[in-house]
Amino acid sequence: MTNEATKSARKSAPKPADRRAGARAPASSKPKPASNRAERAAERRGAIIAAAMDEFIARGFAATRLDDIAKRAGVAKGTIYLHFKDKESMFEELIRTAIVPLVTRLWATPPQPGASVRDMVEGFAKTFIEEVATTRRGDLVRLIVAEGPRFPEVADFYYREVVSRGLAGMRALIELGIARGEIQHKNLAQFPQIMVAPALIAVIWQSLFSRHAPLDALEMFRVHLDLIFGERRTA
Amino acid sequence: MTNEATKSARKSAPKPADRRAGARAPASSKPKPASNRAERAAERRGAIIAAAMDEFIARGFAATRLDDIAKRAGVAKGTIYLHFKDKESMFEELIRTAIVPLVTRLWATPPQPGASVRDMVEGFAKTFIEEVATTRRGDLVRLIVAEGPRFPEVADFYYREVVSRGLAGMRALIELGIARGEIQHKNLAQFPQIMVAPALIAVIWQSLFSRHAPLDALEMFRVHLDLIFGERRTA
DNA sequence: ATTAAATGACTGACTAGTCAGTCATTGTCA
DNA sequence: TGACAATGACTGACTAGTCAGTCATTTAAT
Repeated sequence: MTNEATKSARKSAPKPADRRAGARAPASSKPKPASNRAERAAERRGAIIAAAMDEFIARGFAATRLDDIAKRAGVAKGTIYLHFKDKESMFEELIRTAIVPLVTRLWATPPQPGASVRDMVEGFAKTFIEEVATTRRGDLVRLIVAEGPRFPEVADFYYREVVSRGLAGMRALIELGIARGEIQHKNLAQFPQIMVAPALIAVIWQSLFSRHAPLDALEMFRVHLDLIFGERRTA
Repeated sequence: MTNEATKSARKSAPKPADRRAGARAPASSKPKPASNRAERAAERRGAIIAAAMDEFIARGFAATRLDDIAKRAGVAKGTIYLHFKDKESMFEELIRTAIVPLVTRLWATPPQPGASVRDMVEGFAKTFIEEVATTRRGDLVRLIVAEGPRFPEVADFYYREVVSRGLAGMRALIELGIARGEIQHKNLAQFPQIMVAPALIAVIWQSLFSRHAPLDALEMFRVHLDLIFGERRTA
């Protein structure tokens, strides 16, 4: 076997010294030393999730190496397997745990009773563009689009938790707008996707083409809203 | 335990060799019409491209195996390397050669002089939805969205050849519509993306969610056009 | 016969997942 | 309180593959 040669060559300086106490004391960048065992474990789990997130977004599922995730998380590879069954279920769980706060954040818009439907939708879009489209969360959406077909469970989850609910909410808003006379196009309630379409365009544009041509996503969305609600007073 | 997606895919063993070649040879019941050297080579190259297309779409770049492409193309693995430098440049060239006819096909709309701008856009959308969104070409678009960030050259090419030209053409059409009085919203010319947005939504929906909820993309697009051009006479 | 095209067994670099061992923390008893 | 045992989180070398790319050999067109 060539293992012997490879083995020794692979890692020449393991530097076993600063494992536990060593790693804890000098790492004052962490606000929490956390000498409690369970706390530290949870902290590590969080570090793994964050690292995995970055790696998966940057490389996609198949091209991501667990060694890299471990390195980025500051953890040994074996530790990953204390928290996740395997690479695939780590990916799925990752998406799930990332989606929930994203959706929560998005639906946490203060439902001002006096506001017009247009203002509500615009506020929503503003939040989405600022908090999702122009941040790493947007890459998460792109990641789901990219890997969805190969991870039906992820696509299902995303449909149930985000798409289905989001469209239902948007439909309700559209119907409110129609009832109030703000929206003339009654057929729009059949396709809430139309309301959301420019937001998704913004996400994709951001990842792929913003280098070539920056896109003012919010202004684009406002023009889109003009189509639906009619021209603004203040242009 | 290995990756489930990879594994299940691995099972589907393509049968005898001339799967693709047979499909390519147009007007003959003969499996092997070409005895000319250059012709056969070109045929093989085409088979490799078609097979690679299918595999890359189904699995993404990193998870696709050259062995599978070779098997599907009815060719030995070494043959691939007679036509392409390596996996990566094969992918890039593949996208390039697939995009060109796709764009050509799309811009080959007969520019009827008497038609309204709305009819032109609608005809365009109809072609797009029938020929791209609901076919394998749509998956190609999704593939570019998925792999674009990891293949800047592909993203660049796509921007130059498709996005940039497409938006310019669409902008011209919008300006024509404004000049003719068909379109009231002058700001729309700033964001031709809005015009196209539902078409992209349709492509993504098709790949990810059509199992859960089918989407009548053409009707959606018509409703979208109602927003831009005003309500249709015949609802 | 000559030579380009095609083949597929082979190589070696790479990686998901394992597991025997380590050691900081926690629990227990005197 | 101090000593010692039990725990289990953590480690990383290791195994068992996988797969891109090569090349000596075979096939077949000219």
